[in-house]
Amino acid sequence: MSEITEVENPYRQIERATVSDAIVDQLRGLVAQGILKPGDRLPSERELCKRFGVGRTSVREALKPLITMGLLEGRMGSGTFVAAETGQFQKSLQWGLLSDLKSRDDLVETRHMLETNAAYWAAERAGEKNLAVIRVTLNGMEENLGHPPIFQKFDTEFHFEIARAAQNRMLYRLINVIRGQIQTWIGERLALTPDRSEILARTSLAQHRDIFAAIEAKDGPAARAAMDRHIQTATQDLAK
Amino acid sequence: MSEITEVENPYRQIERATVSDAIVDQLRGLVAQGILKPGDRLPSERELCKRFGVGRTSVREALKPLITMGLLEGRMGSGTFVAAETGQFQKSLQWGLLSDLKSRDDLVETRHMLETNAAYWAAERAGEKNLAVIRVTLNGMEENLGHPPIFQKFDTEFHFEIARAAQNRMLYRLINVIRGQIQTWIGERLALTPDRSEILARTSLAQHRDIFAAIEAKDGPAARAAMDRHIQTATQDLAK
DNA sequence: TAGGCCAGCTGGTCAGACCAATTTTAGAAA
DNA sequence: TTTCTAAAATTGGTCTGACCAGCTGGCCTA
Repeated sequence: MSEITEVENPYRQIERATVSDAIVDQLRGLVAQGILKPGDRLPSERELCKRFGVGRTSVREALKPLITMGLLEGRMGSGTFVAAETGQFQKSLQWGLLSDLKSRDDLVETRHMLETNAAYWAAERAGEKNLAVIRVTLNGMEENLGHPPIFQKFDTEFHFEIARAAQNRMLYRLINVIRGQIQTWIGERLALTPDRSEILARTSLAQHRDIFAAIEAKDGPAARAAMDRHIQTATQDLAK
Repeated sequence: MSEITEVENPYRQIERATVSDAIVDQLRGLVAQGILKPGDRLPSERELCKRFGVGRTSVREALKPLITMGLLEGRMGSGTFVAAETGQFQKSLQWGLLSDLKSRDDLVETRHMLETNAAYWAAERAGEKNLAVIRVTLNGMEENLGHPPIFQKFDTEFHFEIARAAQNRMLYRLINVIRGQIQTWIGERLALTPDRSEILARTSLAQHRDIFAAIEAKDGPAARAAMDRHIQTATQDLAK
């Protein structure tokens, strides 16, 4: 009976196997299309049940994966919200990439590759706006040579902004994830040797300036080389 | 009032907020530790309820995200299984990386970066076993110059094996995901111009040989350069 | 022995209830 | 009237028990 329709449209979308998966797709689409924006509150679960015409189990089983992956955020007693843009889908990346974080070397190596390339592309593509932000982070570092936590914050921002300036969203996300993981080690390191932290910071700042100079000069290879030196130094410091 | 306890043990592990999240962690751990191997069947949901001492809702809400991410696989009427190694966690990466696949350029660019570096490291680290597998794929390509689908299969294997030879799991995973996405375009491309496909295949094979020669010679920079040329050619072909 | 059928598993869904965190509201105190 | 507080309503989190729809395996028939 339905064969006729199928002939009319042989590529007819197959029916979703499960109800909850169908809901997942719908919700994901709503977020992707911007109908649901970060921070928005979804209708309550009971309300969604009525709208979708399904049981609460199905609604919850659809929400659960989206929450686990970081697209949504459930707040007990308050509601379910679309997660803030920051870190959106970061979790799912972490799940995939860091599921067995057995190898620090892999992480460090991958980071090196990603960031040197980011520096190269940043030099090729950075806009005046990007450069301005990077300048701010440099100043921030300079003014906080003696305050490791704050220094580190500007340090991180510096690298994020370069990743952003590279204008490659995928690269940006990857760097975010890996840097987030490495960040903790850096913190531990600085805490271990507070006396040497200012020396390390000065070296670090000088290298950051080199990187920025190359990017400002739109010299891709030089930026890559400068970033290469910087990360090698940083990695060696961490390894001790 | 709780300050005192916090002082006593500031690093105290916080309690899992929700029951289902705790179960997710446990199951993830079991898989990560290899206690649950790919293909294994989990106890039935009812059984898990008893073992964990929780309701079926919690068990199901824990399984659901793991299934959505591709770590587990639910077969109605049969049971829940640990997904095959292939594609494990691939889904979660795809969710994170390709959630907005707006930019093919990002994908191509990132692929270029990943694969050139993989070639470099493969040259530095490939074992005799890796080289042997790569040889097989080269032979497979040569024998199937006139059979695009089969040729493409060996082509893909060639690149996967190089990624494997690079001995960096994270890099390997990333290449897998991105290549999977690009694969479809390659197929379309070959289908579009079947007459030229053999010419393209010959060029491709020659470049693959160059890459392999450099890897065999343990010449990292040469391998990177050869891969660079290859991907540039391939990208240009795809772009037409 | 070969084939088919049925009972018993399993995951998928639903409904209703209760808990705990949160928000809202209504009332009491100023 | 304004402000503070406590109760009520709302919301996500969990449990229970029930039913459906595939799958499995063994039993029974031909």
